[in-house]
Amino acid sequence: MSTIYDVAKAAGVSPKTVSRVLNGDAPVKAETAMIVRQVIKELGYAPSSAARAMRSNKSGLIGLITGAISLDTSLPDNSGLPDLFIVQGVQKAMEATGKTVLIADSGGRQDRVAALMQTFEQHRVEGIIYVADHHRRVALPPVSAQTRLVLANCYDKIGTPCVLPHDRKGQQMLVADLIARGHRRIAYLTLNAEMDATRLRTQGYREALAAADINYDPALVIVGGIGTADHDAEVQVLWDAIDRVLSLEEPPTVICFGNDQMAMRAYGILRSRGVSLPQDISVAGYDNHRMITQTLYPTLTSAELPYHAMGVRATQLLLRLIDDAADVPEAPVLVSGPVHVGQSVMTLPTPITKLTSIGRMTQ
Amino acid sequence: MSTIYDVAKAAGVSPKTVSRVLNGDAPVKAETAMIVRQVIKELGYAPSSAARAMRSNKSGLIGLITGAISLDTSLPDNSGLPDLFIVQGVQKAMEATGKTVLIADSGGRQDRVAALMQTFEQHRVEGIIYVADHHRRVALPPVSAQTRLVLANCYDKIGTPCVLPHDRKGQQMLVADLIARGHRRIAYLTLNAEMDATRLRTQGYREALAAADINYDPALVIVGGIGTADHDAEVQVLWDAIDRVLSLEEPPTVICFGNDQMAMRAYGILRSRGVSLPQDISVAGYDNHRMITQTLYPTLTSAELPYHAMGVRATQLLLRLIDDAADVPEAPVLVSGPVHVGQSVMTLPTPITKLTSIGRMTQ
DNA sequence: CGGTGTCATGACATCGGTGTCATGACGCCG
DNA sequence: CGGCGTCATGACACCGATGTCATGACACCG
Repeated sequence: MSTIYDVAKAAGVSPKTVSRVLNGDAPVKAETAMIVRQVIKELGYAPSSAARAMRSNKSGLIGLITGAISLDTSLPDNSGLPDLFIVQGVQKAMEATGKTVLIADSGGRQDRVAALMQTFEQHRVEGIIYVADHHRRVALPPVSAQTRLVLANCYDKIGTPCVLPHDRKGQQMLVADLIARGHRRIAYLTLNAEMDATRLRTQGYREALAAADINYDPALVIVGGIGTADHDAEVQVLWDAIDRVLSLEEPPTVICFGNDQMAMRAYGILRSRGVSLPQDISVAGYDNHRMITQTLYPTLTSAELPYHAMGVRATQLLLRLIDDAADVPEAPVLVSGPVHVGQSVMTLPTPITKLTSIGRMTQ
Repeated sequence: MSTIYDVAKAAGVSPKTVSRVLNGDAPVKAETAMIVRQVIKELGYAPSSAARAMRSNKSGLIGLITGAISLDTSLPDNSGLPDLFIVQGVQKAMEATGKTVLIADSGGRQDRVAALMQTFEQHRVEGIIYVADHHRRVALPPVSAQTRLVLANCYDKIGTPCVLPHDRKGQQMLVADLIARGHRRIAYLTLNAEMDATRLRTQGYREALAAADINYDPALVIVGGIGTADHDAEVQVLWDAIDRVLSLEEPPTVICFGNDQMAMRAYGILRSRGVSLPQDISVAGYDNHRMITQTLYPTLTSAELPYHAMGVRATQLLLRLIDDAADVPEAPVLVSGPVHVGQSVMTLPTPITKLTSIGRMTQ
């Protein structure tokens, strides 16, 4: 690769003049500039970012750590994959800034994170975004004083700036939408009990019920055991849970699942039992994993886990921190997403109630 | 961030000695080395890769261009997503080399590729891997003489080294497996006619039939029109195609689909028609998109599109080229993947034939 | 005891840009 | 005409690592 000296020599000027043409930081005679630009094009010259970084002590690099990319593909459950959309959002938001994103992968092994950060420090990244595969708490090794750090889809106990999905609001809006469509017996088959998402979404579920004056019926909520790698076991757990709610004295008219994959399995299970979707029962998922929600037949109603937006927000937050290190938000940034309505939810005929029935009941 | 001079001063030695401790390229007294290492740890010093790159003219960076990361999430058809597994494979294979991967995203816009490559040249990447979202032909802007380029999941007409999925063999093995399970009327609903994959896989389909002395029946092969963004239209096309093959005088016992998403839609469609899977008809997909194949009920049989392996192979190829620029393979590297057998394919009772029936018929 | 080889270390130049300061050529004004 | 400001440009140092060469302290050998 040619250098600025090659260009200078070929153009018959000093390296500094070439530099001025490149950066436009001082006046250069139009004619000279033209010659220089011509030579640059001919030589295919591109300024070395290493040399620039060294001089300016600014690398123009942003580090991103994720476990998503090198997930073990041999595991059937790569539900963590969607967090790649966070990476997507980061790339998108970073695009305009002229900075370059260095992506490293933890491969899911927490112990590798320190080594990756070390690599980032070597490249003198201006900031690091750490992306988790699901909403959870993490504990990261400390970074050097002038490296900014933002957590996406996770948080820690030392108050590192972070961006989180608004799980409570998401589930609340989903359930509120179901209620608006006439459902009042709403079952909820959650994810694992230990997950932050489960706790928050259950809150949201109950809030939506409360707002519509519907009594909370514990029999309708079954806390899931999803998370084992064993496909058959998961199907069995789901099958049992579905069985339990369907055989209630007053069965639900709709079942909400902890994620779209559970809902997808439920399609097969419900149909095996001779239950038609959505005529006999409605179904809703969570995540709005488009590959599932849009491809299932009928299409699946789901609350969007706003991964892309979270990536964008995390980037904006990081850029602000790089600009002004003191500009730390005092609370997690919560990002909410819309509810995507599919054909899997039936709008029920309006029952006669005290309330005036308003709109929306076309189907 | 502290420099090698800070470390040297604090340890009471020359910068060069610190360098020697870091690189181990010359003997250093054990005692001195220990002090230096101690100081390095205390200061949290990490050598600047920019300075190293400048001195050695080797950046330790590899560029990767993909459109996968910033796919437009608003499109329901993000079937291109799996090519992220290629990125995964690249990361995995690169991990051991100590090189760092610079990931850039074309956002699907071909015109941005040149700008991304320019950025890579600035960072003096040692090589570039270009990843396409599906097996196809591409035309990339030229790179500078000492930058190596490898194409993954695509090829060009100027013979740039590339790694491609072995579509022909994949479909051939899938169909051969179906035949081994007693199927002889095998329908095939392909992807778009223009796709390389369609041509190659159709070849593989016919090879497998020929190898088993089964006559090729054109009525069983329907070339798909999948590719429109319109969900309803795609379902309609599929519905019609399924209708056509099922109403044949001698209907198929199994339908192969161009990808797992088509198969996933078919689950819904077939069940709406009252057809049970796999008792009434067997189904197979392509890609082995685990989120679909493992989550569908029953699990879907599918030929693996070996994205991860392609990423690994592309990396190996690139590393070889960096090591020895003359070491260019004369033909595309074809990577094949296994057939993953799910519950969606029924093993048929062995018909009485001239051939001795051999094993495998347990189910 | 002097020559030679090894060991441990340091001085200095260099990589490719860019900030700082200097320089020469003008034009303008009093 | 001399002084001054502006414009266009160049010389030089510097960023942080490391390759090259030099140096001093020993040990060993004849």
